[in-house]
Amino acid sequence: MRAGMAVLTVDAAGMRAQNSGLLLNMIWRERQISRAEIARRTELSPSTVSAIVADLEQAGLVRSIGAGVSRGGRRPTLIGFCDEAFSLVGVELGASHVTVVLTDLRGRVRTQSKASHAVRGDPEGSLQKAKELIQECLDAERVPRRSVVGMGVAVPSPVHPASPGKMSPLILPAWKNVDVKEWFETAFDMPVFVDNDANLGALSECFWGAGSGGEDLTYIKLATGIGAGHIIHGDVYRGAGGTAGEIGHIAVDSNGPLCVCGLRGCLVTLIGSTALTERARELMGTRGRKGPTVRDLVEGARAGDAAAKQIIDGMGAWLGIAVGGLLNLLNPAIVVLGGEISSVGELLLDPLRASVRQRALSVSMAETRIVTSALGERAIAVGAATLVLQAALRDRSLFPQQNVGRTA
Amino acid sequence: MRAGMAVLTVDAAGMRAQNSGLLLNMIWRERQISRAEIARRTELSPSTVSAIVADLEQAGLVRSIGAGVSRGGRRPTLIGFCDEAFSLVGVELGASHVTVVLTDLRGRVRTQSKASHAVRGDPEGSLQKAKELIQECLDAERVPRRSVVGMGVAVPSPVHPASPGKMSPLILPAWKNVDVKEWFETAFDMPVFVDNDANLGALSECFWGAGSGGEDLTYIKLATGIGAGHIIHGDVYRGAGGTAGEIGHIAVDSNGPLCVCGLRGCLVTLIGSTALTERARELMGTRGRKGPTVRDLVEGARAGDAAAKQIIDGMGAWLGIAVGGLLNLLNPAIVVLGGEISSVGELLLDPLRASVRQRALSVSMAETRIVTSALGERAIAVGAATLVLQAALRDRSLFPQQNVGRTA
DNA sequence: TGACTTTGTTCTTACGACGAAGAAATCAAA
DNA sequence: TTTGATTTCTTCGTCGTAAGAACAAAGTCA
Repeated sequence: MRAGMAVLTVDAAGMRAQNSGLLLNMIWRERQISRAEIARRTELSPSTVSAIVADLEQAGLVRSIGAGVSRGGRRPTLIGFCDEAFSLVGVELGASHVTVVLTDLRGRVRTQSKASHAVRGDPEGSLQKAKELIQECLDAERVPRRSVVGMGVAVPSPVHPASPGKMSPLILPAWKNVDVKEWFETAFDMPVFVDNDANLGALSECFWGAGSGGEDLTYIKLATGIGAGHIIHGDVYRGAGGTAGEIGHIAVDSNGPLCVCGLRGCLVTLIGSTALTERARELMGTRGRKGPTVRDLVEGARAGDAAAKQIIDGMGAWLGIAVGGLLNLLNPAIVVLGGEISSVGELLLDPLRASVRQRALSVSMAETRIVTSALGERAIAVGAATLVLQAALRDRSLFPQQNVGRTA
Repeated sequence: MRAGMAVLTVDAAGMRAQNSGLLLNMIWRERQISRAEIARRTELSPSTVSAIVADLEQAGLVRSIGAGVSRGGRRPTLIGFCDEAFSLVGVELGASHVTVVLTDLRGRVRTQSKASHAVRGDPEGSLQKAKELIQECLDAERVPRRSVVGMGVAVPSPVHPASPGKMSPLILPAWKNVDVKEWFETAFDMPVFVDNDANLGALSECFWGAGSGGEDLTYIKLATGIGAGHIIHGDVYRGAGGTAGEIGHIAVDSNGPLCVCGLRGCLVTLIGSTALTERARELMGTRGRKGPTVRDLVEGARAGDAAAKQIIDGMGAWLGIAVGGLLNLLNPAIVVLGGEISSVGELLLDPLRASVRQRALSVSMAETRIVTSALGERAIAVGAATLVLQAALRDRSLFPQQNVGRTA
């Protein structure tokens, strides 16, 4: 057993790296803070703080942003993070679409582009499409390559920690021989990070959404598939084989319909988008030729349509079984529901909470907030970009060197 | 969101602390290793390694243990960890007994003592009993107080990270006003660490049992109560409110019997010791006045008793529902079953695995080993001691100073 | 106005890791 | 046995980083 040796050895340079990384994170988090305040909080000496801040300023990562309020003496110089200094690329390969965002270092989307594409069956086409969209985004903002930190890619498959670019051959057989990480690294010559879509939704929520400020959260993506992502101690938790959070195939109804995975009564067969729209067609009738969509369901429920509400209620009840187990097993601080259907908000949360209450210890429930996402449909693509940000905030050297001293 | 600032600032002294901690861990793990080999693996310079090893030797933590085999030149001096230099106290407060062990730094039990006691309802008496047993152990080995690193205490209740000495008032109401950590610290004047019993079982398995070598594992304690403990990245994971792993009250049968917790069909009402022995009485008849015990059940099953096997089969089936959910949610590398009943081994594992297979994705199953514990009934008390070891291996200063240079 | 605070910089000092050089121990081949 | 190469480990001087003291600058408050 390794008794906590994640830490590597340190020499003088490593010492500086560690301290400057710490300062960079603090400045990023606080948005504005004085050298004196940094010194107080970190217990670093004022001289050291000054030296490191000068370093970071030189690298174009932080800058002075005027004077703060006096505490009875000279007014402090506030230091702020250069949110705009670099860009991040986020790519979402969904089941039926490709979304690309270009964000700054504060998760704000500068440009986005999206296209429908049958991703599951067509790896080469999907990747090519993604490449076009990315180039489009980069061109639109005239972003020079050297100001891009890297690229995050969300994929609709578990990702094994040992081979971060490969999909699961069981879930996406057509992608068997493709290495997404390598492909994009070759295509764009920048660091590429790949992870599962629900994991990146969770990261997104942890940085920019309901979980910001915390370190432990579970995100549940409600869409064609049902998947969850865990953030534990501020990090995506992937499990031994990368399949942590694959809750779509938890069997919640032993008499339920047969699933493609071979089991019976899987969550996804009961509350996946397909099941929901199918049920909506039964209860709400067809709308035009194609039958009701998830959007119709959301709008119906909001408008007070009884059938729609009934479907959402049922969904909450089923989902509650899985969430109840989740609370007892993991006791996360926050559970965030994402995916289009989650926009019904309380209409889903109410029956869900009721169902959970029947299945989870009151102790676990008391510590857990269950909420819906407020980040919208770009959440996962932004989460992909965030994966790059997280890596760079930990390892400053990922930020490209700005040869000229100009800050952006 | 905190982007990985668990690390504190470093100065020259901190640099030394970090590197020497790393070396201490490496020596502990490897059991014997030369300075040269350490330098190669850590990429520290030979001179630094020598200096640090001298430090550790001075502190009585490591020592030379002869020469190793030559690699074509001077033979290396092997350095080994002083397993016997210090002692650890481990206390298990069970539902109906108190167990105390005194171990060395390799998890070997030097002395143990155990007493039956109704812990749930009698805090003061239990603590007093524990104190006597601890004193007994210390006296038996003539262990001087200064060679004891600290004390770990396992309690049959979730422990909230914010108040590590307090029990959950919902589960152990009689212990409402007791702070276990404070009580023992006052009684023995040494560092005290408190955690939930299943969490410590997990730690025990991670260090000394099925999980040794790995960093991610889930332990399930099958006894009067059913609880799980997770080790994630080598650390006990407690969740937001300390109730992670409280799987006893996962509702697996909506038509099941009513549980004290107010829910219906909780795991504990179906496979807790009470339920098992009750069912054994029905199927196997009474043995003497008191009816069959868990031990009878184990022996019966091993001897081929059909009724006993049937009960174990049923247990595996129910447990599989929870474990299936666990695999999909967390995808641990190993699941270890502990508690007396787990000694039936394959007789329980077979039906369990079959049940899990019906509920978990084959992907998750493929990466997870499900096994029974081999550590025996002292596992949890030893885990409590291990909690102290883990802390000390991370923070060398927890090892008491040995004023005189004598190594043990 | 003047005493006191707070901020931030400069310069010296201390500490720990590194690297070169060397001593000791061993192997291998002549 | 001798000689040279190799490996291990220590010694000593150098360098980089953080700490600390002293100081200058910019405020506050009475």
